[in-house]
Amino acid sequence: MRERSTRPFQAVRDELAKSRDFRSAQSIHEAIRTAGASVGLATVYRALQTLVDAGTADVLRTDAGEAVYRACGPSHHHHLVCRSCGRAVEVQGAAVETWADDMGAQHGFADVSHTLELFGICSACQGRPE
Amino acid sequence: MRERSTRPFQAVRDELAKSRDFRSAQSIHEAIRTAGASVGLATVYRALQTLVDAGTADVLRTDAGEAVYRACGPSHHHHLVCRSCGRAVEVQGAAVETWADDMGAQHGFADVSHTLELFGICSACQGRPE
DNA sequence: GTCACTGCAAACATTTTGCATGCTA
DNA sequence: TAGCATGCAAAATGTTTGCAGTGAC
Repeated sequence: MRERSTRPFQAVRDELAKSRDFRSAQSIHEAIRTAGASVGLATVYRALQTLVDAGTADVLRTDAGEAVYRACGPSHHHHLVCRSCGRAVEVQGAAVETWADDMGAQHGFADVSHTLELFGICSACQGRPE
Repeated sequence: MRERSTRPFQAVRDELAKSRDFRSAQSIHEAIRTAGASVGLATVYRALQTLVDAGTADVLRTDAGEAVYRACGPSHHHHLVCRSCGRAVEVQGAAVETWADDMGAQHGFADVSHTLELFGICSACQGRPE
């Protein structure tokens, strides 16, 4: 695999790194275009997929079935996401990891993994309408 | 809202109740048709949506972005799902609920909810290829 | 010069919606 | 009979893929 030093690929990476929030592929595409660069939507999807495969980005699905992405380290963690502004905080919880393993063992399940996301209203958004 | 005593609606409800596993809308539709009844796919989606709104069914998204449904009680719980056969077990964990609340409080988030699913290989599927 | 990356457009899969008809109460 | 539920088909949405052209090394 050649180094991803191309402009479109970096544009996606930069756009993702620019904010700590979960972004949809479409909004990233739009942001890059608005910034003046011309990038294909397919390229955005391909770049995001590459980043996810590399462990550089996290992906999760909204209730609407839309995939949203966020620049993240490769270590295991979860997110606390603001329902209002989209701000996301990385959180870790050994208790949950242990609990998940226990549940698996208790029910005879092997190779247990889990998905976990928290949603709430962040302090900046509380008391603010919308 | 009038009683949902129509045949198509009950067919969906029954099909969902028939197994304790997560099923896609399409597979439910197919199952009902195979069973001899003629039901529209749109109706299956509408019925499932109704069940979810009523709190009678749980819905979650697969990595592929497909929505899967399962008959469930209205009380708060999570699922331990077999990656191989799809069997699902309801699990509860007060520790996790507490942890989630703590995390929210710690980061100044209000009204914290969470999504959590466990995936593994159930005892019946272990040691069995595929 | 080679070959991966890009961009466009078409293909795809899933889910939703419009509307005429059928069935329930 | 009145009105919601159904079924079909078309539309909408989000994502992936085929292929020819471009750019990096």
